[in-house]
Amino acid sequence: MNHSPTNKEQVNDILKKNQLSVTGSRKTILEMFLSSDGALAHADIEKYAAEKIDRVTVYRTLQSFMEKGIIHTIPSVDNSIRYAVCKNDCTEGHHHDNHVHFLCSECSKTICLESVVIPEVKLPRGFKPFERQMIVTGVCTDCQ
Amino acid sequence: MNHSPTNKEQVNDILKKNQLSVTGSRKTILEMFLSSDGALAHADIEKYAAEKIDRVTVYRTLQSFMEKGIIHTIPSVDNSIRYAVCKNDCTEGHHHDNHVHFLCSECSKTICLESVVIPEVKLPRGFKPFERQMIVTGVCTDCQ
DNA sequence: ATATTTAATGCAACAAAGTTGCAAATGGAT
DNA sequence: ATCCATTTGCAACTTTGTTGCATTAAATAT
Repeated sequence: MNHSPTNKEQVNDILKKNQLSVTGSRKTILEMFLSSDGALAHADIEKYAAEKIDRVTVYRTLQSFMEKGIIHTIPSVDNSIRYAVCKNDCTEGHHHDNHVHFLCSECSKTICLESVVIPEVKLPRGFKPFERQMIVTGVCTDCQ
Repeated sequence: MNHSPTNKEQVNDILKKNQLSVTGSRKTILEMFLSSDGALAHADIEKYAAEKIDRVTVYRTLQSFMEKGIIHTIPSVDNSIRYAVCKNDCTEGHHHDNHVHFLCSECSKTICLESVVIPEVKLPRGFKPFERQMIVTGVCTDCQ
């Protein structure tokens, strides 16, 4: 987690660009996402911002970030939703997230591999694809 | 949901093969999986078997089926774990699940596309892949 | 700068999902 | 039929997520 000055500037831009009022909690949470090297679960945010941001606010902030397309969810095999910032052109509503997600089994970080595009697959007759998600589990760069 | 006589026979075999005692709840739940055309969430099982099987028993049954490799989890974007029977050679512990999962946005069923193998992807330097998961969202055969 | 309006926050109370310990019931073996 | 091991159901609990409402803070207009 690295709080560079650039992030603080970005935070304001992103919020305003999405017509969200710039509040303390939103800044804190968005900064977390920008400075994090992996995806974040609700619990991560609560823990980090302990005694600062109410549980309910975290839920509502994540929800509005989702609606605006600032963050996206990453599928998981366990029961925890993880979120990451959208680095592509995610407009409100329609959201493209065509990159592979990597889940490290050592540090259990989830990393967006922006450069790795999910390959297309040929489906059996009658199945009309709309969106595809891919998670690769393994060992990440830091954990080798 | 279609309870063919074949399923009832299979249920016994599968349980015994995995050294699990053949109990009422296990039979009911395993039958559900065999006769279901899609994956099942914990809630589905509870609802279907309402007033028959205790919540806790459902949790524990799913857990032991997982450990034995009888069922596997399917990644999801929302917060619900879904399970499906392993039709491949899933041995205890190590579990291979190399097929694509299809999630219908109409009926929200999750279907194992056993015939569609998840393609390999080339990862950036330093990432060692171990397992991959793929979910395709769209419209299924029944919902066209 | 200050007042006004609008939206976001925190609190409380609740609902849902998942976990744990333990006594009673059931299955498998003798 | 009897015994032992396992499984089940119940109760109590923790964790996670939701909703309504009064308070507070941010954005806009004055």
